[in-house]
Amino acid sequence: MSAPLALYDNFTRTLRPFTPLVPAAPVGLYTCGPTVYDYQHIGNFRTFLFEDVLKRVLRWNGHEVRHVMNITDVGHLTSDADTGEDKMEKGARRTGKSAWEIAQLYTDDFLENLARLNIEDATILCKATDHIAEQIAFIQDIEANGFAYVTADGVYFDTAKQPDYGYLARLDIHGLEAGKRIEVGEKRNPTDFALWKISPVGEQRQMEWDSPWGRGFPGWHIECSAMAQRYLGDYFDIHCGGEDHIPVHHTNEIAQTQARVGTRLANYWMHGYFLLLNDSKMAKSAGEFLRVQSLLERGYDPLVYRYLCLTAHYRTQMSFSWEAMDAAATALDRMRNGVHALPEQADIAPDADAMARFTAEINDDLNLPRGLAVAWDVLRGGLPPAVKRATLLRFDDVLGFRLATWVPKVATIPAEVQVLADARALARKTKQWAEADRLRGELAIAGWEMEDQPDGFRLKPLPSR
RNA sequence: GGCGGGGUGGCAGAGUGGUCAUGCAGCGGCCUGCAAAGCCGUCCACGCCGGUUCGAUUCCGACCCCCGCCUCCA
Repeated sequence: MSAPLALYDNFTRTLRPFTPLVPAAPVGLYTCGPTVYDYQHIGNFRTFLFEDVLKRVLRWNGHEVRHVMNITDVGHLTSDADTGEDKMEKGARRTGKSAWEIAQLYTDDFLENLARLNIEDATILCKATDHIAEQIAFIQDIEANGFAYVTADGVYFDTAKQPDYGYLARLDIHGLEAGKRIEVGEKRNPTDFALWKISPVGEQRQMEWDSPWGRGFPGWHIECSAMAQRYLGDYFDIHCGGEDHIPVHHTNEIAQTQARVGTRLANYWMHGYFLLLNDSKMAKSAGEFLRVQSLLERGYDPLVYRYLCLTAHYRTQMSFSWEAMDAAATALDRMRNGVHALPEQADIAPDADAMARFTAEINDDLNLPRGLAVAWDVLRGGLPPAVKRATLLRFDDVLGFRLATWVPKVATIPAEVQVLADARALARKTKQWAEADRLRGELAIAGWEMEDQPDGFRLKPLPSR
């Protein structure tokens, strides 16, 4: 009908009309999942929310999506750098659990929070530890093609063999501050990276496997190349991740796949940008570590955070603040109440013009801020109420606010509050305004607010914040 | 130091060469016994200096400031 879908591809740094590589097949989508050595913070979830919206927009445009997400559940277990700290082992020590149990714990927590944010499950969720054989095979191919070399502690990727290395990030290899990731004499080039790490002699890791190069564990980047290839093939439609993945992780994924089969792995490379807290990124190491749980503890519905994220474009960094959360909470509440108040009517179609406008916005590289603006326009505009409802529920396929099933919270009303409310209703009926106002004050002290309505009243708890 | 991204009204955050972003907050009105909720209306803006242009927040150049990456990182 209208505006075709266009997506910004970071590989070419251009906005490109989206066409699936194989027209009849589902769109292949790979998104980098969490490393399960710790809880995910809400900055992490901003990226997962972006990817969820991408999926929904693809489907809005009639594409099926085959979505693969990895769980990085193998980390190295002994510190190999002076400043290195093994989070997995630390977590294990703290809780008295094994690395495997830690991985399970944080994976479960991650999945629970995806559900809370109404982020749809991936078609395939795959763990790195379940695909060691694929990773070894992948490394063997890289080695056979002459892009790898072996050192005392592992197998490394030789980035000098690839003239295009770093293209995704537009890396200026010579300008990089060399030496930071290297242990002297081990790597040939600063940008070289480990494909396989050999366990140090005499050390027993909780997670290690046999390989042609010795007992050890896979490098940080090979799992994504290997699993993406396994489930989506050598060249698929879209690969996503956080912006931080551009210079290293995705750059190396591309290098690996390039070395193995000559493709750049994905046709589109898309990245979610950071959530900022106090003008700097939310990091696991520094500053406030806010989890979805933290939002719940403050009394927010997690979908408020979803709403907040949709008010900013995925490709710009967004400032987080409680003030912004409050604004989003109020807005979402009004939208939900508004939709809830609209009459439901069977077989009524969404408004065609509104649909076209909404489509035009979200198809313009997922411009959800503008899409939301269209939703507000529909809600507050002049369309027939039942049409508004049908239209907004359709929009919700992308927005994901669960508008169709939302109902106002029915608070349990304490008996004494009910008594006060009834007394005030009576006072109003008999026009004893002073008494009515006094009782309203009493209710407020008890933490309740009375909304007078034409046919009665409604009690609702005052916000506690 | 190298590379990259930004500076928009009280807050968050879109976007555009000349006409509205949107949401929250504020203000005014309607409604209400008075409120609340809802609805309607509305003020406040584009870092700084030049240039191009009939006209620039939007294009070009310089400057100032901020952020990210180069180290695990969404």
